[in-house]
Amino acid sequence: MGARRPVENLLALAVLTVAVQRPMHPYEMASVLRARGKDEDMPIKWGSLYTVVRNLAKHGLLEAVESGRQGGRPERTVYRVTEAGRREAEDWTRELLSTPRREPSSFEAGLSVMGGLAPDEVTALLRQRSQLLQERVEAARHALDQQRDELPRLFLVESEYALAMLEAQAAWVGSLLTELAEGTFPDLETWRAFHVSGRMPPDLEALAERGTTEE
Amino acid sequence: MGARRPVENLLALAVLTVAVQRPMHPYEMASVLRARGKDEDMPIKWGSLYTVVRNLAKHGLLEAVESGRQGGRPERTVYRVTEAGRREAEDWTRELLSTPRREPSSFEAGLSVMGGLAPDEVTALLRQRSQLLQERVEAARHALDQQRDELPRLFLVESEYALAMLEAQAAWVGSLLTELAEGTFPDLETWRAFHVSGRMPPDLEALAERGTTEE
DNA sequence: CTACGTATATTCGCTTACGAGTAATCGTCG
DNA sequence: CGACGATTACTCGTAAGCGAATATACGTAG
Repeated sequence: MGARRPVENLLALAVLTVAVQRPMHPYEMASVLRARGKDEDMPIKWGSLYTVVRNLAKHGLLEAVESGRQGGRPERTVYRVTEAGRREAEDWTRELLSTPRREPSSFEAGLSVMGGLAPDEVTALLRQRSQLLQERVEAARHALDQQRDELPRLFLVESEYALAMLEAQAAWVGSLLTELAEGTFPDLETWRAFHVSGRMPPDLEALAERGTTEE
Repeated sequence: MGARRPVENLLALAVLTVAVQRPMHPYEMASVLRARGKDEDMPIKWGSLYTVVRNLAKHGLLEAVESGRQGGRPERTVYRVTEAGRREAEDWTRELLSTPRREPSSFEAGLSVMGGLAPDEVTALLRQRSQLLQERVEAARHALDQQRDELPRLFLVESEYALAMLEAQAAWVGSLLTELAEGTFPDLETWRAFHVSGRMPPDLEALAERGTTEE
């Protein structure tokens, strides 16, 4: 019962917000989402879609209004959003906007274990990342400019945000790279030695063992 | 068969990297991780830990070396990392560092559905977020400064990155907030009207319906 | 010395996630 | 007009995620 929301998956929020416009069957929801480009950030997983819709219905946030076959197509169930569903969507939106959540990225995970590789290799890898990031920034800027004259600003903020974060990341990687390339990053020698020998210097050994009482 | 890694969960990488230092039993891995503060970014889920370790063993990345009880404690299994496991950890690290992955945040999801709330409320919510972000930035800076004289830089990069991203986000939210407060954000009136009436103006209606062919 | 809180160490089983499979219809190109 | 690929629409089974329960030992305050 740790579920703060009856249905946790963010796909559920997307589903609710499209269903607010008019009743739909699941596949149609997916189509609308896809048409609005929401699937670029979050590709639609078919398995999850139906699970999520069923769970929303189970919790009374959606209700089935019509379940019939039309022209012999496979049976479809059309869902309408309930009052509770509308409230849930609004409340969820409020929470998402107002409260920052710590969401660890896989890059952070990478950084936290980069000590396992040699510093020169890390430098090379980060250079590659830096390259790819710059390309992405370019592409994102371009895409945004295209959309600016098709869509109102309101529908572009999330792309603008994504771009800003991409730029920030590119800048950060760039600056770390500079330190590594110029050799101003501290303890480079220790790091290199550690990686060659596979053993940490004694003072760091203690840190690595911290929190262990056994043996 | 969509699994690019035998065990997808990032916890598996953490497990491999601690097990490289010396053989351990699962609970001990968790303790070491906790002692190193890795659990702040990623709180350890007990259920997942044992699932992940078992899967790593199943795929030959870890192997059980000893399974006995000591002093009557519940039975423990000690795992050693295999050569394949070592390779997997290195290769995974390489990938994480070199290749940016699009990882949509929940804030992005919030932004993409903020049209469902009134602009004034959104402003208030973002103000709250901005406040909280600033506090977090402060706290993170402080924590980093503390750690700087205890830990070598190598073990702090991921915190530095997290801080940089936090700052970037704070800056972005701040600038959006300015636009909203000063009324320079476009279509504020349309947005407000839409929310009061619950109906989009006809030109946007078309967009919202795009991608639908039915009825 | 005993009762109780805390640390150790793991298992169990419910829920979710999601890929792959299925099956019908529609459009279209020859 | 018929074959075939794309689109529509969904189901099912496997695997993963994870909370909560379990069970023992240890420390310590009364």
